[in-house]
Amino acid sequence: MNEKTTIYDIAKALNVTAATVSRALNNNPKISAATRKLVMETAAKMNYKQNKLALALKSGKSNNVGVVVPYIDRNFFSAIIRGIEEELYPLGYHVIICQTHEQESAEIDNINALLNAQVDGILMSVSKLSTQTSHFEHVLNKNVPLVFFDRKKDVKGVSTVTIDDYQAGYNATKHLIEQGCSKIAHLSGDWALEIYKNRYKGYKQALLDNGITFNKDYVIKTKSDIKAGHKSVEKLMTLETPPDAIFSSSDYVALGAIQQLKKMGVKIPDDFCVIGFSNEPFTKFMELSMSTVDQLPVEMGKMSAKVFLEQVKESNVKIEKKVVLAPNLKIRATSTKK
Amino acid sequence: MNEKTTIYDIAKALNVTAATVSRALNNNPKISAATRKLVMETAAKMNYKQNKLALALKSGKSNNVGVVVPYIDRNFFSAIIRGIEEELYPLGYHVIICQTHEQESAEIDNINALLNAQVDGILMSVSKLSTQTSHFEHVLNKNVPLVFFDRKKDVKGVSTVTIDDYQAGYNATKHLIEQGCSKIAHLSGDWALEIYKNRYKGYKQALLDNGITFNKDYVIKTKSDIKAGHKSVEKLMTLETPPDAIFSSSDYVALGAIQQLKKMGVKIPDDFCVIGFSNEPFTKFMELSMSTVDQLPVEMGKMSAKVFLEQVKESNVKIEKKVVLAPNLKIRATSTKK
DNA sequence: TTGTAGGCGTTATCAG
DNA sequence: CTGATAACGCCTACAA
Repeated sequence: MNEKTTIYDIAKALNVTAATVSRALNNNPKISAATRKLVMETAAKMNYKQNKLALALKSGKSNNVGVVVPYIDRNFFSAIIRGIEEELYPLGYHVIICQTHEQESAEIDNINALLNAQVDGILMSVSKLSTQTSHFEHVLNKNVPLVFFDRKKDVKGVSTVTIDDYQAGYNATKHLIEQGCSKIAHLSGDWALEIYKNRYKGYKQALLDNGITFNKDYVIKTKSDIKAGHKSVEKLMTLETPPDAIFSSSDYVALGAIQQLKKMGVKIPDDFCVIGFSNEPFTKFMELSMSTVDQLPVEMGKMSAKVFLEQVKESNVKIEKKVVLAPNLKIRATSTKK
Repeated sequence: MNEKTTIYDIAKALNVTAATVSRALNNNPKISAATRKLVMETAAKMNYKQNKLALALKSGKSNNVGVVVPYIDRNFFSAIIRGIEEELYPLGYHVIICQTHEQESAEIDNINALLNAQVDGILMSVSKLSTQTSHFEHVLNKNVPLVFFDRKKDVKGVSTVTIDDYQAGYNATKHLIEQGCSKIAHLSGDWALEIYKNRYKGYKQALLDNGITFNKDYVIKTKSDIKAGHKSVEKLMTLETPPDAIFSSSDYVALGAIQQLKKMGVKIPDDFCVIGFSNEPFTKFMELSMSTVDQLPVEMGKMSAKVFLEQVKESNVKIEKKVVLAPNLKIRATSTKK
């Protein structure tokens, strides 16, 4: 009971060979119903459990996938992981998680460790501070499927699952315009990440399409925290003509902005509208529920898993799939004028 | 470059044997400095990476630990996982995550799958619906370290890391009393989970210690969602003498309670105080920031990892360690009278 | 239908 | 110091 029983133990107990036991256990057709039954029964009796490690070594498939994210306790990422896990677990895969803390060095380290662990694939969101792409190409060279979700880099052969950030920026901005706002500021992130650049582009195009001239002073690139929101609003409100709305690329920055605006006595949403990004859980529970863009992270995770599965199924073909999900604008109190 | 290179490839290239290569790579003392250097260099040149799978099969140690939680995208759990990962990754361990969705069947399934995958340990929070303990004993029988964090069952040989829920309940209640509340209700969870029972006990004792008679009608066992908060308040406020405060075992229930109280026109915190449990991120950002009990999940995760590490270090001895962390009462607006 | 033998990539034990 | 060999647990041609 205590010791691990192997197919050899079963074989010995039944006076057959391990090969026979293996065949019986795997429903191999070339075996008599009688011995199969016998093997099954004694296997159960001896509490046999297949050693996946041995199987993995033999087959070259570990049935593990690696998931690399900046921080696992950021709701957006944990929801994605949830989606991945729920899609992959029923097929016998396990999910190994790694965190980069937004450091490229950790990202490289993680990838190498996962490769050494012989994962069957790597699903990841690239770190904000990543500039190189050689570690990604390294993965591909080992014929390990690589899927980027949300944050991606342009690497040939890598499939990606993203939301349409351009469209999200466009829709959010258009909505603000429809609410009567005309001086719309945009709080963005580092443009080294495509997501931020695309949200910005959508923002800009929505302005142009609605006859609003683009004002460079209304665009601020910041970090993604509450304090950044405070500072940005301080800066914006000292402009000659301050804005009357903010589309922020981050819920946290938007939160900070709202706090600062309140402090300054600005009335939201009547005099000023705000939209954030990510649909962080807290946005729903704020004094004024915050409008935001839902990125459907669980769906994104499931989709990433599916793309990975296609990849392994057609391992002979090189697939490079680009899935773009539609964003979901959540219109709430901070952008709803009466 | 494309194919995986093994120690045999290196051996062949150097006209030595694989054993020699292995020794060189592992800094085995029985090897000449010259050959070691040579091996190291060509290994680097051929882009050799150790196959951890083979090593795992050989050594019986996979360097993977399994973490089982109800849902990975619940902030409390993802923060714990973050702590575990950060503690274990530097030591070469990988974290495999599984979700139970609060189902016992899934829990059993997860554990078996992890065992088959030859994990070196399992860290978990038991599902709300778990009643059996045989699957836990099964883990111990295989000599795989098992650590419970937060939610535990009484199983001999299992180490646990929890916060002092009794103390947390006591402190929260005492704080409410100090705020002038005397008719304090308690919204609890299923007492099959010790955490809820202990919070209740602390609540009760604090009442007694402060000369407040315990009122059975003030205690309601509910699910842990917002709707449960609505319903509980509805019920409580129809009592002959309704309460003037709530200590809730869940932030979500507390949120629902607050929403319902507002709807009924009850003034918080002046006429009614509320304290939740878990320090969910949203509590800080509510209209009135919510008082709550912080369980220090990242610390809890790190501690769980440390307990696991002790366990593997002393694999010959059976350790059963019970770590109890101090809770951290976060006093915010919903329980601060002027 | 079943047995034999070899191999997945490493490391450990013995010799030499 | 280095080489040969066996072993970890499983699967799969090939042979019987």
